[in-house]
Amino acid sequence: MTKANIDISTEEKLKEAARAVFTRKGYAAAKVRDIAAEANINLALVNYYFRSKEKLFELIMDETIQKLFDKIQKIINDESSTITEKVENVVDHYISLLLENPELPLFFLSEVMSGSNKLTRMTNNGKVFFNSHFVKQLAALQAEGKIKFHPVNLMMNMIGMIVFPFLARPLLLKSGALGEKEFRAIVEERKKLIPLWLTQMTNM
Amino acid sequence: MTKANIDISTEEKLKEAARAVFTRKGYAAAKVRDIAAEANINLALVNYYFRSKEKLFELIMDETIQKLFDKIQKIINDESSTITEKVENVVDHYISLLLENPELPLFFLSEVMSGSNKLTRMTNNGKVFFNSHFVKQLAALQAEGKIKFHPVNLMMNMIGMIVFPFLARPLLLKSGALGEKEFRAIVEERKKLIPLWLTQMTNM
DNA sequence: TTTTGTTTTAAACATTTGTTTAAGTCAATT
DNA sequence: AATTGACTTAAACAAATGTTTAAAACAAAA
Repeated sequence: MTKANIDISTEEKLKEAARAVFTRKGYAAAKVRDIAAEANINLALVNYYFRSKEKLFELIMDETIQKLFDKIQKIINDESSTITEKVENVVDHYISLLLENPELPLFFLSEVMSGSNKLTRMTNNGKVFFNSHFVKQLAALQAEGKIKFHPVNLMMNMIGMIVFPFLARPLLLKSGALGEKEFRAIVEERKKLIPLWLTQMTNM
Repeated sequence: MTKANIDISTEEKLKEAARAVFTRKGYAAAKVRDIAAEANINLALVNYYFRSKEKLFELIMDETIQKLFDKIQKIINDESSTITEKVENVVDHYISLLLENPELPLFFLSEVMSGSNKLTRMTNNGKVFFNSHFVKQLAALQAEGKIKFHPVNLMMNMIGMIVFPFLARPLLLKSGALGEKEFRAIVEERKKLIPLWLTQMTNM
Protein backbone atom coordinates (compact mmCIF):
# COMPACT_ATOMS: atom_id res chain seq x y z
CA MET A 1 0.00 0.00 0.00
CA THR A 2 1.24 3.45 -0.86
CA LYS A 3 0.54 6.56 1.15
CA ALA A 4 -2.37 7.71 -1.01
CA ASN A 5 -4.21 4.48 -0.36
CA ILE A 6 -3.54 4.44 3.34
CA ASP A 7 -5.09 7.86 3.69
CA ILE A 8 -8.56 6.46 3.28
CA SER A 9 -7.81 3.62 5.65
CA THR A 10 -5.83 4.12 8.85
CA GLU A 11 -5.75 7.89 8.98
CA GLU A 12 -9.41 8.26 8.16
CA LYS A 13 -10.36 5.52 10.60
CA LEU A 14 -8.53 7.36 13.34
CA LYS A 15 -10.19 10.62 12.47
CA GLU A 16 -13.63 9.09 12.63
CA ALA A 17 -12.83 7.44 15.95
CA ALA A 18 -11.50 10.73 17.27
CA ARG A 19 -14.61 12.57 16.15
CA ALA A 20 -16.76 10.01 17.95
CA VAL A 21 -14.78 10.02 21.18
CA PHE A 22 -14.31 13.80 21.33
CA THR A 23 -18.01 14.22 20.70
CA ARG A 24 -19.01 11.70 23.31
CA LYS A 25 -16.67 12.82 26.09
CA GLY A 26 -15.29 16.25 25.33
CA TYR A 27 -11.66 17.21 24.77
CA ALA A 28 -10.25 16.75 28.25
CA ALA A 29 -12.04 13.51 29.05
CA ALA A 30 -11.20 11.96 25.70
CA LYS A 31 -7.95 10.03 26.09
CA VAL A 32 -5.67 9.27 23.19
CA ARG A 33 -5.88 5.62 24.19
CA ASP A 34 -9.69 5.80 23.92
CA ILE A 35 -9.38 7.02 20.37
CA ALA A 36 -6.88 4.35 19.41
CA ALA A 37 -9.07 1.68 20.98
CA GLU A 38 -12.21 2.97 19.26
CA ALA A 39 -10.40 2.69 15.94
CA ASN A 40 -8.73 -0.61 16.84
CA ILE A 41 -5.44 0.92 15.88
CA ASN A 42 -2.10 1.13 17.61
CA LEU A 43 -1.71 4.02 20.06
CA ALA A 44 1.43 5.43 18.49
CA LEU A 45 -0.27 5.98 15.16
CA VAL A 46 -2.32 8.82 16.56
CA ASN A 47 0.82 10.85 16.99
CA TYR A 48 2.33 9.43 13.83
CA TYR A 49 -0.50 10.82 11.71
CA PHE A 50 -1.59 13.90 13.66
CA ARG A 51 1.47 15.00 15.68
CA SER A 52 -0.53 15.58 18.87
CA LYS A 53 -3.91 15.18 20.51
CA GLU A 54 -4.45 18.92 20.30
CA LYS A 55 -3.68 19.09 16.57
CA LEU A 56 -6.09 16.24 15.94
CA PHE A 57 -8.78 17.99 17.90
CA GLU A 58 -8.33 21.25 16.04
CA LEU A 59 -8.58 19.44 12.74
CA ILE A 60 -11.90 17.91 13.72
CA MET A 61 -13.18 21.10 15.30
CA ASP A 62 -12.48 23.05 12.13
CA GLU A 63 -14.32 20.51 10.01
CA THR A 64 -17.25 20.60 12.42
CA ILE A 65 -17.48 24.37 12.38
CA GLN A 66 -17.30 24.32 8.61
CA LYS A 67 -20.17 21.86 8.51
CA LEU A 68 -22.25 23.92 10.94
CA PHE A 69 -21.80 27.39 9.50
CA ASP A 70 -21.05 27.02 5.81
CA LYS A 71 -24.47 26.45 4.32
CA ILE A 72 -26.22 28.65 6.86
CA GLN A 73 -23.99 31.55 5.96
CA LYS A 74 -25.05 31.38 2.34
CA ILE A 75 -28.72 31.20 3.26
CA ILE A 76 -28.79 34.17 5.61
CA ASN A 77 -26.73 36.33 3.26
CA ASP A 78 -28.77 35.63 0.13
CA GLU A 79 -29.97 39.10 -0.85
CA SER A 80 -32.71 37.80 -3.12
CA SER A 81 -34.71 35.88 -0.52
CA THR A 82 -37.31 37.19 1.92
CA ILE A 83 -37.06 36.83 5.68
CA THR A 84 -39.65 34.10 5.67
CA GLU A 85 -37.77 32.16 3.00
CA LYS A 86 -34.53 32.50 4.92
CA VAL A 87 -36.15 31.22 8.07
CA GLU A 88 -37.67 28.28 6.26
CA ASN A 89 -34.37 27.41 4.63
CA VAL A 90 -32.32 27.74 7.79
CA VAL A 91 -34.75 25.71 9.87
CA ASP A 92 -35.06 22.98 7.28
CA HIS A 93 -31.36 22.70 6.62
CA TYR A 94 -30.28 22.85 10.24
CA ILE A 95 -32.79 20.33 11.52
CA SER A 96 -31.91 17.89 8.76
CA LEU A 97 -28.24 18.30 9.57
CA LEU A 98 -28.79 17.80 13.27
CA LEU A 99 -30.99 14.77 12.77
CA GLU A 100 -27.99 13.15 11.13
CA ASN A 101 -25.56 14.45 13.76
CA PRO A 102 -27.60 14.83 16.94
CA GLU A 103 -24.55 15.23 19.14
CA LEU A 104 -23.10 18.24 17.30
CA PRO A 105 -24.61 20.98 19.49
CA LEU A 106 -23.48 19.38 22.72
CA PHE A 107 -19.98 18.76 21.34
CA PHE A 108 -19.87 22.32 20.21
CA LEU A 109 -21.08 23.90 23.42
CA SER A 110 -18.89 21.84 25.68
CA GLU A 111 -15.90 23.35 23.96
CA VAL A 112 -17.30 26.87 24.13
CA MET A 113 -16.99 26.44 27.85
CA SER A 114 -13.38 25.37 27.93
CA GLY A 115 -12.78 28.70 26.21
CA SER A 116 -9.16 29.52 25.38
CA ASN A 117 -8.09 29.41 21.78
CA LYS A 118 -10.83 27.05 20.72
CA LEU A 119 -13.49 29.67 21.38
CA THR A 120 -11.79 32.25 19.21
CA ARG A 121 -12.16 29.99 16.22
CA MET A 122 -15.92 30.26 16.52
CA THR A 123 -16.22 33.93 17.33
CA ASN A 124 -15.81 34.95 13.72
CA ASN A 125 -18.73 32.78 12.75
CA GLY A 126 -20.75 34.50 15.42
CA LYS A 127 -20.03 37.81 13.76
CA VAL A 128 -21.17 36.48 10.42
CA PHE A 129 -24.53 35.77 11.96
CA PHE A 130 -25.06 39.15 13.51
CA ASN A 131 -23.83 41.12 10.52
CA SER A 132 -25.81 39.12 8.01
CA HIS A 133 -28.30 40.32 5.45
CA PHE A 134 -30.89 38.49 7.49
CA VAL A 135 -30.30 40.71 10.51
CA LYS A 136 -30.45 43.78 8.28
CA GLN A 137 -33.84 42.65 7.04
CA LEU A 138 -34.94 42.17 10.61
CA ALA A 139 -33.75 45.66 11.49
CA ALA A 140 -35.78 47.05 8.59
CA LEU A 141 -38.80 45.17 9.85
CA GLN A 142 -38.26 46.72 13.23
CA ALA A 143 -38.02 50.18 11.68
CA GLU A 144 -41.45 49.59 10.16
CA GLY A 145 -42.71 48.89 13.66
CA LYS A 146 -43.51 45.29 12.88
CA ILE A 147 -41.19 44.04 15.56
CA LYS A 148 -41.44 45.59 18.98
CA PHE A 149 -38.23 44.16 20.40
CA HIS A 150 -34.54 43.83 19.66
CA PRO A 151 -34.09 41.80 16.44
CA VAL A 152 -31.47 39.62 18.11
CA ASN A 153 -34.40 38.08 19.97
CA LEU A 154 -35.74 36.55 16.78
CA MET A 155 -32.30 35.29 15.90
CA MET A 156 -31.88 33.65 19.29
CA ASN A 157 -35.36 32.18 19.21
CA MET A 158 -34.85 30.70 15.81
CA ILE A 159 -31.53 29.08 16.63
CA GLY A 160 -32.71 28.16 20.10
CA MET A 161 -35.82 26.40 18.90
CA ILE A 162 -33.81 24.50 16.33
CA VAL A 163 -30.98 23.50 18.61
CA PHE A 164 -32.51 23.09 22.04
CA PRO A 165 -34.27 19.76 21.46
CA PHE A 166 -30.90 18.24 20.59
CA LEU A 167 -29.38 19.57 23.77
CA ALA A 168 -32.21 18.15 25.83
CA ARG A 169 -32.15 14.89 23.90
CA PRO A 170 -29.98 12.83 26.27
CA LEU A 171 -32.19 13.85 29.17
CA LEU A 172 -35.38 13.23 27.23
CA LEU A 173 -34.34 9.78 26.09
CA LYS A 174 -32.77 8.66 29.36
CA SER A 175 -35.72 9.86 31.42
CA GLY A 176 -38.03 7.88 29.15
CA ALA A 177 -40.09 10.97 28.39
CA LEU A 178 -39.59 10.23 24.70
CA GLY A 179 -38.33 7.38 22.58
CA GLU A 180 -35.82 7.77 19.79
CA LYS A 181 -38.54 7.46 17.17
CA GLU A 182 -40.89 9.90 18.87
CA PHE A 183 -38.05 12.35 19.19
CA ARG A 184 -37.31 12.23 15.48
CA ALA A 185 -40.98 12.67 14.63
CA ILE A 186 -41.37 15.67 16.88
CA VAL A 187 -38.26 17.37 15.60
CA GLU A 188 -39.26 16.63 12.04
CA GLU A 189 -42.63 18.26 12.72
CA ARG A 190 -40.84 21.30 14.04
CA LYS A 191 -39.45 22.01 10.57
CA LYS A 192 -42.88 23.41 9.74
CA LEU A 193 -43.82 24.66 13.19
CA ILE A 194 -40.82 26.84 13.92
CA PRO A 195 -41.24 29.15 10.90
CA LEU A 196 -44.89 29.39 11.81
CA TRP A 197 -44.15 30.31 15.40
CA LEU A 198 -41.56 32.85 14.36
CA THR A 199 -43.94 34.71 12.07
CA GLN A 200 -46.52 34.75 14.83
CA MET A 201 -44.01 36.58 16.98
CA THR A 202 -43.88 39.44 14.50
CA ASN A 203 -46.80 41.32 12.96
CA MET A 204 -46.15 40.04 9.48
CA MET B 1 -10.50 27.61 65.79
CA THR B 2 -12.82 24.69 66.27
CA LYS B 3 -14.39 22.72 63.46
CA ALA B 4 -17.68 24.63 63.40
CA ASN B 5 -15.85 27.89 62.75
CA ILE B 6 -13.55 26.46 60.12
CA ASP B 7 -16.50 25.22 58.15
CA ILE B 8 -17.30 28.70 56.93
CA SER B 9 -13.69 29.37 56.15
CA THR B 10 -11.46 26.78 54.51
CA GLU B 11 -14.05 24.22 53.52
CA GLU B 12 -16.43 26.80 52.11
CA LYS B 13 -13.62 28.59 50.33
CA LEU B 14 -12.64 25.34 48.64
CA LYS B 15 -16.20 24.62 47.65
CA GLU B 16 -16.58 28.02 46.07
CA ALA B 17 -13.31 27.64 44.22
CA ALA B 18 -14.35 24.19 43.03
CA ARG B 19 -17.68 25.48 41.82
CA ALA B 20 -15.88 28.19 39.86
CA VAL B 21 -13.28 25.92 38.31
CA PHE B 22 -15.68 23.10 37.49
CA THR B 23 -18.01 25.63 35.92
CA ARG B 24 -15.28 27.25 33.91
CA LYS B 25 -13.54 24.12 32.65
CA GLY B 26 -15.78 21.10 33.15
CA TYR B 27 -15.08 18.07 35.30
CA ALA B 28 -12.27 16.43 33.35
CA ALA B 29 -10.36 19.62 32.58
CA ALA B 30 -10.63 20.93 36.13
CA LYS B 31 -7.56 19.78 38.02
CA VAL B 32 -7.50 19.43 41.79
CA ARG B 33 -4.46 21.68 41.78
CA ASP B 34 -6.47 24.34 39.90
CA ILE B 35 -9.08 24.28 42.61
CA ALA B 36 -6.54 24.51 45.41
CA ALA B 37 -4.79 27.37 43.62
CA GLU B 38 -8.06 29.21 42.99
CA ALA B 39 -8.80 29.01 46.72
CA ASN B 40 -5.20 29.76 47.71
CA ILE B 41 -5.28 26.69 49.89
CA ASN B 42 -3.00 23.70 50.25
CA LEU B 43 -3.58 20.91 47.76
CA ALA B 44 -3.99 18.16 50.35
CA LEU B 45 -6.92 19.90 51.99
CA VAL B 46 -9.15 19.15 49.04
CA ASN B 47 -8.93 15.46 49.87
CA TYR B 48 -8.93 16.17 53.59
CA TYR B 49 -12.33 17.85 53.41
CA PHE B 50 -13.99 16.09 50.48
CA ARG B 51 -12.29 12.67 50.23
CA SER B 52 -11.92 12.84 46.46
CA LYS B 53 -12.32 15.04 43.41
CA GLU B 54 -15.35 13.02 42.37
CA LYS B 55 -17.08 13.40 45.75
CA LEU B 56 -16.48 17.13 45.67
CA PHE B 57 -17.93 17.35 42.20
CA GLU B 58 -21.02 15.38 43.16
CA LEU B 59 -21.59 17.63 46.13
CA ILE B 60 -21.53 20.70 43.94
CA MET B 61 -23.55 19.07 41.20
CA ASP B 62 -26.27 18.14 43.68
CA GLU B 63 -26.44 21.66 45.02
CA THR B 64 -26.62 23.02 41.50
CA ILE B 65 -29.41 20.68 40.50
CA GLN B 66 -31.26 21.57 43.67
CA LYS B 67 -30.95 25.22 42.82
CA LEU B 68 -32.11 24.67 39.25
CA PHE B 69 -35.08 22.39 39.81
CA ASP B 70 -36.41 23.02 43.29
CA LYS B 71 -38.46 26.16 42.83
CA ILE B 72 -39.48 25.26 39.31
CA GLN B 73 -40.90 21.98 40.50
CA LYS B 74 -43.22 23.73 42.90
CA ILE B 75 -44.37 26.17 40.26
CA ILE B 76 -45.22 23.63 37.58
CA ASN B 77 -46.98 21.34 40.04
CA ASP B 78 -49.13 24.01 41.67
CA GLU B 79 -52.65 22.75 40.98
CA SER B 80 -54.27 26.11 41.66
CA SER B 81 -52.52 28.14 38.98
CA THR B 82 -53.37 28.45 35.29
CA ILE B 83 -51.02 27.58 32.47
CA THR B 84 -50.37 31.23 31.78
CA GLU B 85 -49.52 31.89 35.41
CA LYS B 86 -47.18 28.93 35.49
CA VAL B 87 -45.39 30.12 32.40
CA GLU B 88 -45.04 33.62 33.79
CA ASN B 89 -43.70 32.31 37.08
CA VAL B 90 -41.25 29.88 35.54
CA VAL B 91 -39.92 32.40 33.07
CA ASP B 92 -39.54 35.11 35.66
CA HIS B 93 -37.90 32.89 38.24
CA TYR B 94 -35.57 31.12 35.84
CA ILE B 95 -34.34 34.24 34.10
CA SER B 96 -33.67 35.96 37.41
CA LEU B 97 -31.76 32.93 38.61
CA LEU B 98 -29.71 32.71 35.44
CA LEU B 99 -28.94 36.41 35.43
CA GLU B 100 -27.23 35.81 38.76
CA ASN B 101 -25.57 32.57 37.59
CA PRO B 102 -25.11 32.93 33.84
CA GLU B 103 -22.76 29.98 33.61
CA LEU B 104 -25.17 27.42 35.10
CA PRO B 105 -26.63 26.10 31.84
CA LEU B 106 -23.26 25.56 30.25
CA PHE B 107 -21.90 23.86 33.36
CA PHE B 108 -24.92 21.69 33.42
CA LEU B 109 -24.87 20.67 29.78
CA SER B 110 -21.19 19.94 29.67
CA GLU B 111 -21.76 17.24 32.22
CA VAL B 112 -24.78 15.85 30.43
CA MET B 113 -22.36 14.99 27.71
CA SER B 114 -19.86 13.15 29.86
CA GLY B 115 -22.81 10.90 30.66
CA SER B 116 -22.16 8.04 33.05
CA ASN B 117 -23.45 8.23 36.58
CA LYS B 118 -23.65 12.00 36.61
CA LEU B 119 -26.41 11.99 34.03
CA THR B 120 -28.55 9.63 36.07
CA ARG B 121 -28.75 12.17 38.84
CA MET B 122 -30.54 14.56 36.51
CA THR B 123 -32.81 12.11 34.82
CA ASN B 124 -35.23 12.05 37.71
CA ASN B 125 -35.64 15.80 37.48
CA GLY B 126 -36.38 15.37 33.82
CA LYS B 127 -39.19 13.04 34.73
CA VAL B 128 -40.62 15.57 37.17
CA PHE B 129 -40.92 17.99 34.30
CA PHE B 130 -42.70 15.70 31.93
CA ASN B 131 -45.07 14.27 34.53
CA SER B 132 -45.96 17.64 36.00
CA HIS B 133 -49.37 19.20 36.46
CA PHE B 134 -48.26 21.72 33.87
CA VAL B 135 -47.90 19.05 31.20
CA LYS B 136 -51.30 17.65 32.17
CA GLN B 137 -52.82 21.08 31.64
CA LEU B 138 -51.12 21.25 28.28
CA ALA B 139 -52.49 17.85 27.35
CA ALA B 140 -55.97 19.06 28.28
CA LEU B 141 -55.47 22.11 26.11
CA GLN B 142 -54.47 19.85 23.27
CA ALA B 143 -57.58 17.73 23.81
CA GLU B 144 -59.65 20.89 23.35
CA GLY B 145 -57.92 21.37 20.01
CA LYS B 146 -56.20 24.56 21.11
CA ILE B 147 -52.79 23.10 20.47
CA LYS B 148 -52.16 21.37 17.21
CA PHE B 149 -48.85 19.75 18.12
CA HIS B 150 -47.22 17.59 20.77
CA PRO B 151 -47.29 19.45 24.10
CA VAL B 152 -43.65 18.69 24.68
CA ASN B 153 -42.99 21.30 22.02
CA LEU B 154 -44.28 24.06 24.25
CA MET B 155 -42.20 22.73 27.11
CA MET B 156 -39.06 22.70 25.00
CA ASN B 157 -39.76 26.12 23.57
CA MET B 158 -40.29 27.61 26.97
CA ILE B 159 -37.12 26.18 28.46
CA GLY B 160 -35.21 26.75 25.26
CA MET B 161 -36.13 30.41 25.02
CA ILE B 162 -35.19 30.93 28.63
CA VAL B 163 -31.92 29.07 28.54
CA PHE B 164 -30.56 29.55 25.05
CA PRO B 165 -29.38 33.16 25.42
CA PHE B 166 -27.18 32.05 28.29
CA LEU B 167 -25.66 29.30 26.20
CA ALA B 168 -24.96 31.72 23.39
CA ARG B 169 -23.68 34.35 25.80
CA PRO B 170 -19.94 33.63 25.53
CA LEU B 171 -20.18 33.74 21.76
CA LEU B 172 -22.31 36.89 21.79
CA LEU B 173 -20.01 38.76 24.13
CA LYS B 174 -16.74 37.58 22.60
CA SER B 175 -17.90 38.34 19.07
CA GLY B 176 -18.82 41.85 20.15
CA ALA B 177 -22.39 41.41 18.91
CA LEU B 178 -23.60 42.48 22.35
CA GLY B 179 -22.14 44.06 25.45
CA GLU B 180 -22.68 42.73 28.94
CA LYS B 181 -25.18 45.49 29.68
CA GLU B 182 -27.11 45.06 26.47
CA PHE B 183 -27.27 41.34 27.10
CA ARG B 184 -28.80 41.83 30.52
CA ALA B 185 -31.33 44.31 29.15
CA ILE B 186 -32.42 42.00 26.36
CA VAL B 187 -32.76 39.01 28.65
CA GLU B 188 -34.64 41.10 31.17
CA GLU B 189 -37.03 42.18 28.44
CA ARG B 190 -37.59 38.53 27.56
CA LYS B 191 -39.25 37.99 30.92
CA LYS B 192 -42.31 39.63 29.44
CA LEU B 193 -41.80 38.59 25.83
CA ILE B 194 -41.49 34.84 26.29
CA PRO B 195 -44.91 34.35 27.94
CA LEU B 196 -46.37 36.49 25.19
CA TRP B 197 -44.74 34.46 22.45
CA LEU B 198 -45.80 31.20 24.05
CA THR B 199 -49.47 32.19 24.19
CA GLN B 200 -49.27 33.26 20.56
CA MET B 201 -48.19 29.74 19.69
CA THR B 202 -51.43 28.36 21.05
CA ASN B 203 -54.95 29.51 20.25
CA MET B 204 -55.63 30.77 23.73
C1' DT C 1 16.21 -11.08 -4.56
C1' DT C 2 17.77 -7.14 -2.54
C1' DT C 3 16.81 -2.51 -1.49
C1' DT C 4 14.10 1.31 -0.17
C1' DG C 5 10.67 4.00 2.00
C1' DT C 6 6.52 3.81 4.51
C1' DT C 7 3.63 1.96 8.04
C1' DT C 8 2.94 -0.65 12.29
C1' DT C 9 4.12 -2.48 16.77
C1' DA C 10 5.50 -3.05 21.69
C1' DA C 11 7.91 -0.86 24.94
C1' DA C 12 9.65 2.93 27.29
C1' DC C 13 9.70 7.84 28.80
C1' DA C 14 8.46 12.11 30.94
C1' DT C 15 4.90 14.67 32.75
C1' DT C 16 0.59 15.34 34.79
C1' DT C 17 -2.60 14.38 38.22
C1' DG C 18 -5.37 12.31 42.20
C1' DT C 19 -4.26 10.81 46.61
C1' DT C 20 -1.68 9.73 50.89
C1' DT C 21 1.72 10.36 54.48
C1' DA C 22 4.25 12.04 58.27
C1' DA C 23 5.52 15.83 60.52
C1' DG C 24 4.28 20.48 61.99
C1' DT C 25 1.06 24.36 63.82
C1' DC C 26 -2.30 26.14 66.70
C1' DA C 27 -6.21 26.89 69.83
C1' DA C 28 -8.69 25.01 73.53
C1' DT C 29 -8.70 21.87 77.57
C1' DT C 30 -6.72 19.69 81.57
C1' DA D 1 2.72 24.02 81.22
C1' DA D 2 1.43 19.85 79.14
C1' DT D 3 -1.93 17.51 76.45
C1' DT D 4 -5.29 16.89 73.16
C1' DG D 5 -7.44 17.08 68.80
C1' DA D 6 -8.30 19.48 64.75
C1' DC D 7 -6.17 21.72 60.94
C1' DT D 8 -2.20 22.64 57.71
C1' DT D 9 1.96 21.80 55.16
C1' DA D 10 5.63 19.93 52.08
C1' DA D 11 6.85 15.92 50.20
C1' DA D 12 6.16 11.61 48.23
C1' DC D 13 3.56 7.97 45.76
C1' DA D 14 1.08 5.51 42.31
C1' DA D 15 -1.62 5.59 38.43
C1' DA D 16 -2.88 7.86 34.07
C1' DT D 17 -1.72 9.95 30.05
C1' DG D 18 0.58 12.29 25.91
C1' DT D 19 4.52 11.35 23.36
C1' DT D 20 8.77 9.15 21.55
C1' DT D 21 11.78 5.38 20.21
C1' DA D 22 13.77 1.46 18.07
C1' DA D 23 12.81 -2.45 15.84
C1' DA D 24 9.72 -5.19 12.84
C1' DA D 25 6.52 -5.80 8.90
C1' DC D 26 5.33 -4.84 4.50
C1' DA D 27 4.68 -3.34 -0.27
C1' DA D 28 6.81 -1.38 -4.27
C1' DA D 29 11.02 -0.48 -6.97
C1' DA D 30 15.53 -1.77 -8.65
